[in-house]
Amino acid sequence: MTRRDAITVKDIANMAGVSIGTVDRVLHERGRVAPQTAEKIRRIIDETGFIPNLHASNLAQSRTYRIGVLTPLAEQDSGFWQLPHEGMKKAAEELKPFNVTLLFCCFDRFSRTSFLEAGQKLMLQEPDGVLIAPVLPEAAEEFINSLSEKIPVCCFDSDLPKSRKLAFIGQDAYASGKLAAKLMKLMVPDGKRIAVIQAVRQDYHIRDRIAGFQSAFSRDECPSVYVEEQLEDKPTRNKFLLGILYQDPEIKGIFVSNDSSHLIAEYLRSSGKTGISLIGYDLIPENSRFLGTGDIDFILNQRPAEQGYLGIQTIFRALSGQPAGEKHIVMPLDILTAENVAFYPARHLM
Amino acid sequence: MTRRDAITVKDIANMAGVSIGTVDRVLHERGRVAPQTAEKIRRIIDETGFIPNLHASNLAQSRTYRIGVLTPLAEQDSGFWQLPHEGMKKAAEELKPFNVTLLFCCFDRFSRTSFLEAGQKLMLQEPDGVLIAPVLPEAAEEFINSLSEKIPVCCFDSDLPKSRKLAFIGQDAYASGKLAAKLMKLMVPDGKRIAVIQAVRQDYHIRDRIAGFQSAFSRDECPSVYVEEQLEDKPTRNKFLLGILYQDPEIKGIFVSNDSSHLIAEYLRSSGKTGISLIGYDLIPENSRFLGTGDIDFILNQRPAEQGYLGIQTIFRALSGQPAGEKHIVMPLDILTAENVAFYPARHLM
DNA sequence: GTATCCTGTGTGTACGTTAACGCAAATATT
DNA sequence: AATATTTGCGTTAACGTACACACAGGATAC
Repeated sequence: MTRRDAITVKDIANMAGVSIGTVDRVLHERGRVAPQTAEKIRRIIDETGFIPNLHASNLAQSRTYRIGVLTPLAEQDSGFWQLPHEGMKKAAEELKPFNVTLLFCCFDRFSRTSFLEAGQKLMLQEPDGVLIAPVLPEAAEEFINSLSEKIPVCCFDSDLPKSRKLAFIGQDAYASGKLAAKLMKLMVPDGKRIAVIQAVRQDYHIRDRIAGFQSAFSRDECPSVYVEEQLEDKPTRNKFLLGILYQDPEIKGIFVSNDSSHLIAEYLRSSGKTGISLIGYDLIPENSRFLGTGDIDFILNQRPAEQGYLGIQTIFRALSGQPAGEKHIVMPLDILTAENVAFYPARHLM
Repeated sequence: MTRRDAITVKDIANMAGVSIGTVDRVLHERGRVAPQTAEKIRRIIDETGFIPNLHASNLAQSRTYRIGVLTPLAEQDSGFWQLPHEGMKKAAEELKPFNVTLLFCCFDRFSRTSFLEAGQKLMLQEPDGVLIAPVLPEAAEEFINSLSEKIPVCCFDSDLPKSRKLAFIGQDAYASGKLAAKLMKLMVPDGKRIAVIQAVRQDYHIRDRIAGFQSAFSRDECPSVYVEEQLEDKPTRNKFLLGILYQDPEIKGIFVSNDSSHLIAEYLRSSGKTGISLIGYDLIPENSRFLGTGDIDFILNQRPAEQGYLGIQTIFRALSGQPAGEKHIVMPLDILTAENVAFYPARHLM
């Protein structure tokens, strides 16, 4: 509770035999300082380990930070995108003293036009940084390239390896598939069959999940992949699943490579099929429910709320001149099941 | 990047027709304000939703926060206590602009005297708040009671239900036991036997874990509990485990109710026993290693680093006058296995 | 040779809050 | 009744940084 006595610009100025104005100009690289003077000041700053007082700086500047967010519409993917949004809002809440404002711009994840429109709309609001879920890789890449170099960009959920960016925040999709395979093998007796369901075609990390899953099996027992992009449509879904299970009655495990496992669970339950183990992704409310009832055995979670939270924090750090962290922030692969799902509330960010 | 125009004490003062000094006195309940005036100011603050500028406040005060930390010695429990320490340091790092200093005081977890000594030593340094791991419940309770009411206290790891405290940060031990049972049942064939190992006698949450584990079994298949407090000692350990496995060769699963599973894994490996599934607690380096080699099947993690992090944050929030959060901060029950352990670095706090 | 521009530097005010201090008026003490 | 204390309120100097402005001296232009 006592006073502290940290070093200040004034101290630096005294040591260098100049005024605080000159030190300030060096600190902010605003020019108008003689090269030798600047060098001397920089040396002293280095030696003393001087760090400008955050509060004084903020008080004097009272600048605002506008961070743009580009994600699919909140209601798409069974409401999945609400989860990262929650995390972003929490970050914004914590950063309130720093005047951080979020500019949410959502797009239809199946429409390139919609994405580009959202991007344009966002840029009209002049964001200082952008956080983006590049589910439409090419369009997102194009968008990032069109941005000024000064605007920091962060990707989350899926990566954009070739684009300029501060960091990618997400899970290791391949490893998550391997993990799913391990759990599946625990549940499905030897000799029985396993099916993989792919509900999205283009997404890279969906493919990685499937590749990881299959990598855990030998060639002759490798599970088949069934693709159906219209799972949301009930008649289509029923026909699709009936077809799979009729064709191969030995299937005792289903791996769903995205958030749609609740749709499969609902089918299995309503059609009275039992004894089929089910593993899926993403703790959206519907999946959470079916975990509780035991219709889904495991859900792998990629901490979407945390991804959103970290995305905002990372961009803020860059904007406020703090040193950049890692280029790839890897999310743990959380295993969710009936017995622990209650302890993973969406808002649990820490 | 524009200026903002938040409401200030000056605005409040103008609206109330008083000076900023009076408003400040009301804000800090420093007295010397006429009751009606104070009431009026409070009303206006409420109506306008005024929040004092954090930075200005901090700049003017530049106070320091000293937070005391009481935990067992870092090297005890196979180095477990280093993990919460890491989290605390990370929190301190983030709170550096607020002049937060940590005062670590460690004690021997088996010695009441040692604990009381550590407590006294801590109090000599006049901490503003205390974070404590009450592994010695009675002594800890006594210590907390001896503290001034003004000093906020937080418990983590295990709880102290009867003591005054800001919050308890920890997992639901009973639920974690149930979860372990579910995983164990997946691995151990029906009809085979399971053993429970208890390495610590006094700790409440160890008992809860065991109770939770047993609750998942019917009376006649309920696993037996074997107690041995000297597991660290190799000859004792070997004799103990040999005894168990000799006496009951049908044991195909072992549930270790604390961080000692690596000791069991080492025995099983060195004695050539295979086909015995192993579940334990806490991601200390040794356990992490045996997870990787497949000698331990699952580790349940209680996010110790995060507990430390949240403990410091919680106390800081109280000290800096921010509203208190929940009384019980529940940690998720993370399931760790060979396939995902790499993504749970100790420092992964978010 | 004067007018204009640039360079390098110092000065001063603002940011919003805190808390010490000052000073009347009201109240208590003797 | 005189003196001491308390109450209620205003004033003001920090806290450390940012940045606009002032200003002297040198370079450049005409």
